[in-house]
Amino acid sequence: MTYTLTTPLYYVNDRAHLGSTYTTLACDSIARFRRLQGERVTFITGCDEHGLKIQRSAEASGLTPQAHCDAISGEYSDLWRRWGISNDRFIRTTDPRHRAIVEQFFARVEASGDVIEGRQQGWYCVACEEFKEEAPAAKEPHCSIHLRPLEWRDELNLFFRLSRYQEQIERLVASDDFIAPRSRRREVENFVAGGLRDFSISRLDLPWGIPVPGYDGHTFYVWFDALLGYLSALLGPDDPADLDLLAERGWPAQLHVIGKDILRFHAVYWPAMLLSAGLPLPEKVFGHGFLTREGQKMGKSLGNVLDPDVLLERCGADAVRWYLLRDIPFGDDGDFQQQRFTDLVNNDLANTIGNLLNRTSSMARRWFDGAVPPAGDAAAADHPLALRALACAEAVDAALEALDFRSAAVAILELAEAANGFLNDRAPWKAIKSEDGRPGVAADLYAVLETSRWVALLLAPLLPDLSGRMLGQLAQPELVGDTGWTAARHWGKLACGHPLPEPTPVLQRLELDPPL
RNA sequence: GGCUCGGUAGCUCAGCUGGUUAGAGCGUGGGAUUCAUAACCCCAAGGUCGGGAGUUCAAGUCUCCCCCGAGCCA
Repeated sequence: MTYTLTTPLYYVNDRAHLGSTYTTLACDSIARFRRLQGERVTFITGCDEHGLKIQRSAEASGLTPQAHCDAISGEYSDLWRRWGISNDRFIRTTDPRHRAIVEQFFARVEASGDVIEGRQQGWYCVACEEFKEEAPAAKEPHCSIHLRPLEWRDELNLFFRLSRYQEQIERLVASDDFIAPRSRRREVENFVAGGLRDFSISRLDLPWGIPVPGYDGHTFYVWFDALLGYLSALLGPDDPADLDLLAERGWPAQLHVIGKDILRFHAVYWPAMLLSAGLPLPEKVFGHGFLTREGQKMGKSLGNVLDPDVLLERCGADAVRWYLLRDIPFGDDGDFQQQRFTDLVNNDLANTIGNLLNRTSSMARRWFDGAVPPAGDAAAADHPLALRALACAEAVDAALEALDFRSAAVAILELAEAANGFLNDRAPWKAIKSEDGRPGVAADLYAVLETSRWVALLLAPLLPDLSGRMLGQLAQPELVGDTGWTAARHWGKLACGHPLPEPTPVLQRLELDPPL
């Protein structure tokens, strides 16, 4: 049993923006969490590379479509590498095996009697790659999303008989776990209740796409092709392109994480396509919110786009991950505010968590020969901090299970705060001044060092880099895959007498001057 | 126009099936401390819970109307 999760396959029309980075970071944390828990994970991301919009973008920059796709999808995979994203697969829909999968899938859908020919007339938005419901007589209609003129189309297309799946989709969409967060469910339910209409799955005379077998001049509609990327992505490097293999490779997916704008494709069209092809359905579709910046939509025209490259370069992955995952309820829209960003990173990460380790390690080294002090009764499982750590670990597990990054982050922060408070109460810097205070100081410092170790462990899914640096400062081994996490989560694992390296700040405070 | 989701301290948000003086974090002000990344710890001020009407012994929490924001469908 593997846990399969996906980001959307990003459309290579343009470079990656903060939104796609956000989705990908969130998925990365889920993937890491599952792996740490000992599950086998297949974390899929990739690029969607067909369609008229891409063909035109390529033309505009004087490239062949393939060259354009190679360039942009190269940028994506490079960006994810630099962010430390732990994806297992990176699928491109121009991959030859993907084409084979699409052909097989189509053959199944056709065999189910779900492909019919029909005439598609209407106003088309190239940016959405979608037909709009404008009246045929409309004069110069514009797409309300892209504010661009719509193009009139009148073509003979192939249609997928979505209408046959009305009842099954109604039931699916109403079920408790399928659409998340819950607040997004009603909208989809209403859409389905309005009656599902067949939708076209092919285009005529659009060279940049996968040809439809048996229908000269037809290529697959980008959405049809793109969604199938989740299937082809599961093929291992040496696997043949074979739909029948997918059950062993992790299909169905446990989770599709997407932006709320493409919820309908994933929660309605996609399941129907899968039903038609006789494949099992994904367990959950999570539509997260959008990010604004200082209260405004980000956009090229406003010139306020936050470039993930710049953000990574200037602030580092830990800071950005913490801010996005800790401050924005996953699912809701969020606003990126620079002041709040630096406040949270500096307070939570540098001051509360980083400084906790720094101050404790420094005391231990100074007074106990550069090593972890003897634990005394601090090794007992009922030490107040041990109880706190255990409760925190349970809270983190539950929160991440529920995709509630925020609660997980806050729980960890509270553990660090408890340890800081403990130090202030016990004031080892006073107690050390008398010789008979020494064993107590040793025990207290041990308890806090051990708590720091737990903080580092629990941080691993959210902030893998910071977690690793903290463990390094405690001279702990790196967390390895499956069982490492569970094994490390025992109070008292920190070995007494273990030498401690010289403490250096695990996270620099952010000083954003000039502003982003 | 129909529908969905929001509108709670300066900011970001918690407030379950209605029930003691509406909570947290950040920011602000004050205190304590010196082990530490001018870090940590403690305390305080700050809200007529978007507006109005209603139901109720009792409403941020239910009903209706209106206003504002985001979105879905026309």
